[in-house]
Amino acid sequence: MRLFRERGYARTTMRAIAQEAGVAVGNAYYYFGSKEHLIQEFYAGTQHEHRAAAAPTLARERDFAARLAGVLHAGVDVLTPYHSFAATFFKTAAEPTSPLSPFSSESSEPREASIALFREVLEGSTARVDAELRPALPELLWLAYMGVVLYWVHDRSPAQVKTRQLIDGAVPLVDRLVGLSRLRVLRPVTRQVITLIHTLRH
Amino acid sequence: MRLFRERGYARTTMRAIAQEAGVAVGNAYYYFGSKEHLIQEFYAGTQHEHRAAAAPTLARERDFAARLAGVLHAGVDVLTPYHSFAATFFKTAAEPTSPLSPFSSESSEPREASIALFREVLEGSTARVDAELRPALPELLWLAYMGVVLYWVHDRSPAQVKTRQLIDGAVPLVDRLVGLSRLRVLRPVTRQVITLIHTLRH
DNA sequence: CGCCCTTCTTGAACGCGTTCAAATCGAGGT
DNA sequence: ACCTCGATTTGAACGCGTTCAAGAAGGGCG
Repeated sequence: MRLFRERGYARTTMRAIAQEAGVAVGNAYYYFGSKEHLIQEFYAGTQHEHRAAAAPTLARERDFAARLAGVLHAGVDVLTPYHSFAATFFKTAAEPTSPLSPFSSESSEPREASIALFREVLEGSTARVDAELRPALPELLWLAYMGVVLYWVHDRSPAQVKTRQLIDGAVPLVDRLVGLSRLRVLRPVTRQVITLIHTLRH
Repeated sequence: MRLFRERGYARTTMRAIAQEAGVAVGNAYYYFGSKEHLIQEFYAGTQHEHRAAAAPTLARERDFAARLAGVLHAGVDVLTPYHSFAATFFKTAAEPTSPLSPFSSESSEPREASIALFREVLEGSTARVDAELRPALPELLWLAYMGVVLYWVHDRSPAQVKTRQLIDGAVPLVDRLVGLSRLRVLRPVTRQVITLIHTLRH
């Protein structure tokens, strides 16, 4: 039954999944509460793969921008084989009540894991960040990643090359903004961003 | 049949809609290509309402922040009666191939209309904006609005008061960023943002 | 008037995700 | 060997969005 999951991903219906596994439809539901749980497993899998795929870059690079780019590109690398799958996945995740929604309480563990990855980007880097912003930055980076994924899902260019370009364009911008966050002129902005993050949280 | 649409909104199934209107299910499909088209009509309706609800503020205020806050709050005002409906709507809109997706080519007209509203926020205001950023700013403001709507959909606080707080927190931040955009130190940032917007577009 | 065409209406049926009562299987105990 | 219990399996059925062949009604033309 372990193989049940891997084989199912290429299919889109529970009936096809059940048929592929040589069982009845009801049996598929016995092992997985729903199709959504199947997708959830898939999601958790890609999270782990993302961390693994990002590890070489994180071990090698100290520069914040390089680390961030590495992690973002790794994320897209991991997701790419499933692009044809993405629309379905995204639609499911978009349900505000879905445990798959990036913003749901059920997703807090995967979300925290993802945010932790971005925390690692930051902590292993030489970036100098405003002291107040620093704890909030991983979450902001995660939100940026969510934006990238959103774009990726909609990206119809060959091999989602546009998403790659977006990353390559966004990383230097984020890098620069992070660098500027300690600037005296921008301290009120930094403060406001932090306040906003707190609003978002509670 | 004109009333068909209004009555249908409170229901969630085509069967209930058809029953409510005293016709057969197939007949509902005769008049509307799909449930999605029904939702599309609803969406177009809220767009018009948004513009109307924002008009007093736009007529009265010259201050950029006040105008922006007025438009954002008006948007939430218009959507509020439908919050119980929002999850369904949002899930439909999240389908990348859906004509309802804010990012789809089919939605270009409603999107342009919405962006035009934010352009009006800008043009009727006293804000001084970087000359290069100015043409791109309405779209950025629209994206911010999309973020607010995203938050609103997920907001379970009473009367979505959290979303109101988010707006009240975000507006001064946007205002300040817009004001800073002409700063010499930030010109590279401004340039990068504009480049990024172009990446997003093509 | 009859025929043809267009428009509108119907309801059974399709595939989807899901449910659940009934049946089967296997292990342990007497 | 039989019984009990828990685990596993089954497939019909449910509601959902949607489709579509067939039927009904109305209008125009010969």
